[in-house]
Amino acid sequence: MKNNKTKNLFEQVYEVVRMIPKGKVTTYGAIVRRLGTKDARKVGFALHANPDPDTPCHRVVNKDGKLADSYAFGGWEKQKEKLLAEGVIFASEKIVDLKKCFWE
DNA sequence: AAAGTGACGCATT
DNA sequence: TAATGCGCCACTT
Repeated sequence: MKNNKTKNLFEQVYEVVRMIPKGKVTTYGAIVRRLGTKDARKVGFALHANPDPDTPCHRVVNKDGKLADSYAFGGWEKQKEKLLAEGVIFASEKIVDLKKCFWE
């Protein structure tokens, strides 16, 4: 069937991100390893494109647990606010405490 | 069709 | 310790 277009990293990323439970966060690196790819860039790009509101892109941070400067829905400050509302602990202004909230 | 771009990660300098 | 280069894959122009 023609519809079976190869599942791009984009879709794979969305699937993983949607699995993230509330109150937890994950990293680009974790997603990259999970997908078995080497392209961390596309992961970030996928979330930036974020056409799906069901995709909690705010639960994804870089390997340091640091929030990206550009958040699709208004900036890292908004992202931080959402995470705090879900119970995610912050180790610093832009850094998430992965020791307690890292989702693997 | 080809080149440029991008929310990154890791190795090396 | 920080800064730079390379890899990698899909999207945009």
